[in-house]
Amino acid sequence: MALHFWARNRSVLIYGASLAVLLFLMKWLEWRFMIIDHAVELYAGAIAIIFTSLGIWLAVKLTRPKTIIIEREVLVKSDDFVLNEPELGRLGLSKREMEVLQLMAEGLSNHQIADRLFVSLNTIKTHSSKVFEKLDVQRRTHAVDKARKLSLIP
Amino acid sequence: MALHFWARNRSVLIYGASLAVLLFLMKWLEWRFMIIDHAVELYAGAIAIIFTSLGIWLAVKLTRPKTIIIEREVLVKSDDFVLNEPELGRLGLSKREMEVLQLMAEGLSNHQIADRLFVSLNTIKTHSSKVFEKLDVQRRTHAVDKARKLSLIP
DNA sequence: ATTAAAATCACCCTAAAGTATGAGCCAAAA
DNA sequence: TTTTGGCTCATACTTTAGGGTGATTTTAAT
Repeated sequence: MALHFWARNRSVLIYGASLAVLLFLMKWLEWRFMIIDHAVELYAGAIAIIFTSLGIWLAVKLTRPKTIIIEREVLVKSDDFVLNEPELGRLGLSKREMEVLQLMAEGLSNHQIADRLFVSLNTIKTHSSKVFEKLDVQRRTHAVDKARKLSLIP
Repeated sequence: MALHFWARNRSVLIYGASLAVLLFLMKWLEWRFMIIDHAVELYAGAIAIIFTSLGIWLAVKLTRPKTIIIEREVLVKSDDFVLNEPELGRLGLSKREMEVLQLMAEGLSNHQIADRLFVSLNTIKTHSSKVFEKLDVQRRTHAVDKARKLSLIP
């Protein structure tokens, strides 16, 4: 219990002790003062130095280190294809959008995809636009490349 | 130049200025000392407080922020890629055409490829047309897919 | 030196892709 | 029941891609 208290408030306690020591020093210097008249500058200087150090020490001990967080992406290789589901969830690509993306990756035109999925060309355009939006790209080739790198498609 | 020096050593300069102010204060208190005899304790206490603060301030200003790098894993396809040279020879794709094909696979537009290779857009169009011809496709996405399947690109 | 392939660029035109916006339908969730 | 999200489709417009043709300049090989 006492040890715990010591551990938690060590910095403050040491600071207090230092203050006590200072008072002793002061009394001693008060006596010295009679002898060496201009010791007051030295006295003040010493106190300044000591307490500057103390302040620095306190700050270093008590302040949390300032941190700058830098996020860096690390590429991890995966041999055979496994869908990167967390990434898929993060991007929020729907089932249909994934279908379109896959057919895109096979080199089909929007028209061919429309025929394949029995929907209109406009529908495919809408889907692909959403895919580009979610993948943050503006071309199908870029979308395919990015999706591959994210293991969204084989 | 002078401004730069100020910016770089601001903390130290302010610290120096504070010391100068302290000396004035000291001289003033030296006079006060004659009147109020036991002001030395207050005097020392004030210096202690001021310089503790200064020390803390200095420490906060001068400590370098710690940088933490957080690494986020991103899955990427493994590249145990070996160029299918016989196929490349069979199709007769030139060096430049391969370059264009690779940049295409990275999702770049013709314009971007042109900029990258320091040639005109028309040149890239010519190259890509030849690539499509040789790969027997009519779209870049199809060309990329086919080239990948033939191990011409990673 | 001549030839052939490669690389460069231009112009014109069409096709395909992409953007923006709005809207209707339907099923699952709140 | 209302809301939400996904899927569908349309219209209008802009941008990019692709096809065809022709021409000049390097570069490499014969």
